[in-house]
Amino acid sequence: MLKITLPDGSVREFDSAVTVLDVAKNISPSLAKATLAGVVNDKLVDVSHSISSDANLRLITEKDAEGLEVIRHSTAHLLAQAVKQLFPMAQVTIGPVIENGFFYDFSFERAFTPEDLVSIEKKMAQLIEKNLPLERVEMSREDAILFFESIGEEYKVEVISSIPAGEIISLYRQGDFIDLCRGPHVPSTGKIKAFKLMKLAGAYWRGDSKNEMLQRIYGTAWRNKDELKEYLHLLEEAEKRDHRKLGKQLDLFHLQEEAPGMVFWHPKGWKIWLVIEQYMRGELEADGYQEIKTPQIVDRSLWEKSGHWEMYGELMFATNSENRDYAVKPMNCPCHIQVYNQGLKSYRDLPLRLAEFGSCHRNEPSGSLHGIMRVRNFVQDDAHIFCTEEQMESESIKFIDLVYRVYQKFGFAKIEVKLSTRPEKRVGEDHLWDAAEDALAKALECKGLAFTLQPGEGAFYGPKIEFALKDCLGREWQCGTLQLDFNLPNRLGASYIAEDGSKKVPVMLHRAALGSLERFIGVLIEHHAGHLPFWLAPIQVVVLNISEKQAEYAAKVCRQLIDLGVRAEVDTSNEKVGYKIRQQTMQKIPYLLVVGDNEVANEQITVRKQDGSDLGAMSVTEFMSNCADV
RNA sequence: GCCCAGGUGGCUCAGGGGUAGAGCACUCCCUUGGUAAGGGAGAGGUCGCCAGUUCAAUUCUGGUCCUGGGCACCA
Repeated sequence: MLKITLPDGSVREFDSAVTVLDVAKNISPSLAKATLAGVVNDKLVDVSHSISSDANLRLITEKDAEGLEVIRHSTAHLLAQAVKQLFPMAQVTIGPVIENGFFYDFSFERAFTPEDLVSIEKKMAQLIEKNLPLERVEMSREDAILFFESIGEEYKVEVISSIPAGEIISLYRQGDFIDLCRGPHVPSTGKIKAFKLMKLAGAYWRGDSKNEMLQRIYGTAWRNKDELKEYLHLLEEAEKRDHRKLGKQLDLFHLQEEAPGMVFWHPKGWKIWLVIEQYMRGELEADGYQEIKTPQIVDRSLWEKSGHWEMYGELMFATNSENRDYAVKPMNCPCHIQVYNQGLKSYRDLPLRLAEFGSCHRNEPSGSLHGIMRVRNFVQDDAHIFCTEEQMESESIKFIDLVYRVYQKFGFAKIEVKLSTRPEKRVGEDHLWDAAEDALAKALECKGLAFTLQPGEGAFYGPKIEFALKDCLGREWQCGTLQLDFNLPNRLGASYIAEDGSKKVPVMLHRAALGSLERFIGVLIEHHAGHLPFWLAPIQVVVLNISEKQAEYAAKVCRQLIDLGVRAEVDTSNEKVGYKIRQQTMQKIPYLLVVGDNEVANEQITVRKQDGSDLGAMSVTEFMSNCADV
């Protein structure tokens, strides 16, 4: 007698071993039809999986998150099958599930074209029509290797070799196509209802740039056509918020060939920048920072001492003059240590917090540039805190508080926190790394923040916490960072006299809340879809006259607002008010103030909000107290 | 840096071996109009750059730069 316990606690009994599908059939035929996989004692398995002893079973349909994952995974296999049928010489490699879909990497003598994608998609649809069953086959490692060698799938042979000994090697067959795979999969290709191939891309085998480049086909797959449609619509909407598009539309900045990866800020974009900088100065001052400014170009010897020359020499912009080699600074910390090093420091001087809106240049690989999110010249709201070992945890906590306070002000609620630990290539002794990693983890725990661990991803001089924000397309951008550094101060000769009279090396915290201002503004634009909150909007109000008669009054109101500290403009152009409203609305101005004969007579303005709502007529004073959340 | 796709008036884009086209924006004129496009006229382009093929190249070929999508990188 075999007992299967279902999630609702009910128990079904069977005489002998049963498959997941058998159990589903036993419950109801419609459920059997809908079942895509099962979870037996917490392990996700195929519907064909045989259960031979008492077990807990949860049936997985498309309604479950696992169900959708299985669908996506099987769609990746379907893609591979279609590719092999159309291009038998192509070799399959790996095809995992990713957010919203899947990809599959192929090795093929010629490049796939967008037209190929169309025919692959058609072939996939045909294979769905055939409703081919997916069948699991288990093999010994030797047999599996022999099998894939016999069909010329070299990459699969390599994959098998990297599977740990003792793990079961399973293959999945659908029609004439067999792929190495852990599974599970949908019972048959007909279960795939809605998919679309999205894009072609290059990708290195095993993610290593030393390896050959494969061709990756990205696809998306959903439970049904409606969900697919919804997803595609979402992508379209996201594209409209693209900071590059809005940057142009709102006349904020531009980039051009002569300065790849370096931003030309236009008046309106720069106004946003200045407002942010001004706001940050206030926050820094409140937290006891002192602002400094250090040189753009510094002798090579400093970068050699700091270790940057060796680590990043090729990525630095170099120049020379009168037989001396210089580098344009790629970061501010070595310079900040130079400021710290002026004059003898006592423990009484610590913590010393030196801030700089420092402009840095890094010769990033051309392929990594991306709008203003990833550039070659950027300015960070950078600061370095010099402190004692005892102070580093409280300083870390203080900074984490600053980060969250600042992000909230800008309207960000969702923040991904990551802790990166020591990398292979690093400087400094292990016991220092232990202490540094420990201090950061403790600070995060103290703030009750959940974080993901990124082993080996730290900077060469110390571990770091990263604060990342998501852009409209779901891409994550690291903004804030907090790095603990026991090494650079030592290398660059920083010290202080401790309470006991001994000379000690201070701990240095590298920290930036916004990170690159370029990137932060890019994320900000996308996050708000260009509708910046009133305090950040480069132009906060535009005064519109209805006809020429009120032009003078409109100018007077505008002047009045400017005197009150509002960023106001006046539009007295010879156009109908509807036209002007359309123009200014598209420029995403927070408030439009319309003045006609009535307003002139009553010394008022009629207020229209960005969202189109009409707040009615009021005086400038009323507007200032009700609307202008300056 | 690597793979793929692009680069045509200020912007968005069409076109295609025989001296380049639309809409919007721009300038001028008419219109003075109450909440998302009033009407008319005009001006504006070495078709990214450099070579090659050709009687002829913006169009075909090659190179190069830049942009975009990925990969790799990100102190």
